[in-house]
Amino acid sequence: MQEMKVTVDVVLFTIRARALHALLVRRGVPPFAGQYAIPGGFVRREESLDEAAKRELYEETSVRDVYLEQLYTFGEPHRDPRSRVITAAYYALIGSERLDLMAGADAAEARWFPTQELPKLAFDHRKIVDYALERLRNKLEYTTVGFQLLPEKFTLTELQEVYEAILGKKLDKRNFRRKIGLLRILKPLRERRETGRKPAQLFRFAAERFVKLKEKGILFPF
Amino acid sequence: MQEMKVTVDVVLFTIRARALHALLVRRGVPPFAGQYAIPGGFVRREESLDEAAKRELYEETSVRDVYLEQLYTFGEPHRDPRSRVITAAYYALIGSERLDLMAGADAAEARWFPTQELPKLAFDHRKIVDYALERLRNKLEYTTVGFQLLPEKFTLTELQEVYEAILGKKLDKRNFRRKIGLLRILKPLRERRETGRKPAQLFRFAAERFVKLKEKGILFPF
DNA sequence: CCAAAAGTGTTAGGAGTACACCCATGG
DNA sequence: CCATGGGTGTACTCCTAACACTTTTGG
Repeated sequence: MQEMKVTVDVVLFTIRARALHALLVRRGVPPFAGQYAIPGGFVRREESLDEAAKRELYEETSVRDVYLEQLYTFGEPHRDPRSRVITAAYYALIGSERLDLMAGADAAEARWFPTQELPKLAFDHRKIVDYALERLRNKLEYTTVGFQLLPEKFTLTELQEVYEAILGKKLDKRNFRRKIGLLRILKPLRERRETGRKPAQLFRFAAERFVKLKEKGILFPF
Repeated sequence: MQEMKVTVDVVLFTIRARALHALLVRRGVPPFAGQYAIPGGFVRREESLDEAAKRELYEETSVRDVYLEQLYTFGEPHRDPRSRVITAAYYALIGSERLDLMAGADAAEARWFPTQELPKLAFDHRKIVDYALERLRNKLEYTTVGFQLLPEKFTLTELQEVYEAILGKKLDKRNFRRKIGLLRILKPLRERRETGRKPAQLFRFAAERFVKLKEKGILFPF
């Protein structure tokens, strides 16, 4: 019944250059000094775990209002060599258009790494990132988390690229569009993206409709 | 960075009389004295969260070797009126044939309640049970957790009753049997259950095959 | 011979997958 | 007029869901 230290750690994902990236910060102090770790810190006495995760993310990346979800709680006795630390791990998603918000970041050495090329991580953080990747891949197929990685306005090709980056495989363009269309969760805008070539139709996520879909058990079958 | 109390709480499920039941213990001391709660207790310094969950379950129900899975971690600042307590919630499944093991239970006032008729629960335990029910329903459809609620040898009707109890709806007998058959995860035994009427074929779960199925992404489509 | 649960196939509709060409634009 | 990415439809297969009767046994 002894008390223990409790932290939250957050795996922040985004899409850059058509690849899924995770944000890592370089540790300045032992243990694991010089190694990369996922952002996180101690839970305060008067805040919930969710609040702590939001606060830590804001303090270390100056990012707010992201999709945030609790992942799993890791509590092996010696996962931190200094003392017993229980960590509630979270993952978060941010649209690539909001990356510039990172400018004022507190943590001097924060960097995006492609999830395919992660460096050696401190503590058991590799396990946490792997778990987050697995959860993200699963949730992509039956929820709308994918939209959290896009700006408010996006093209169908951009949406497909999010799915391809996370699932790690090419999808058929026509099948992808038909299935998304059947879900009726996208609202076409009166705008097009001027991109050098043929302009592409822009859409936004129409979340209102999704509630009804969930009740009917209609999902994302990729 | 202050330290906090950390507990594990476990929702133990079983099937009785074709209905899903949860095990609750009556609290003898304040707060919430006299009310029912789910079994749980403090995590010790040198044990992992999983180990703590197994130990608490054993101490309060004298049950071992059950299916056990971490659910979610609840950490609202005032969920325990006495002090800050973080709880890693688990759920566990036990086959109905092992209920007699409960005889030597430590907790004097442990009782099974149908999940449809739960009493008022202490702390935020109602939220925990609801979350466990949701997880169980979801996992039933794409994993083999359902078998954990059955004895080693069971009939197809018994298996179907597990699915019906948890999903809360009747399933078509022929469709159910065809789908289970296609998965090829059941081994028919050279035994039948003599049950007064026409004897039913007994099966056991052939877990070996399931590994391969998971790799292929073949699931339980009910 | 009656009651009770076990066991068994077919059909129609919907979803998934594979696949190739034309279109609009800027340079 | 060419290069680039945007946009579109069909055919086949497979899974799902709906549906009713016969069999075996004990009493």
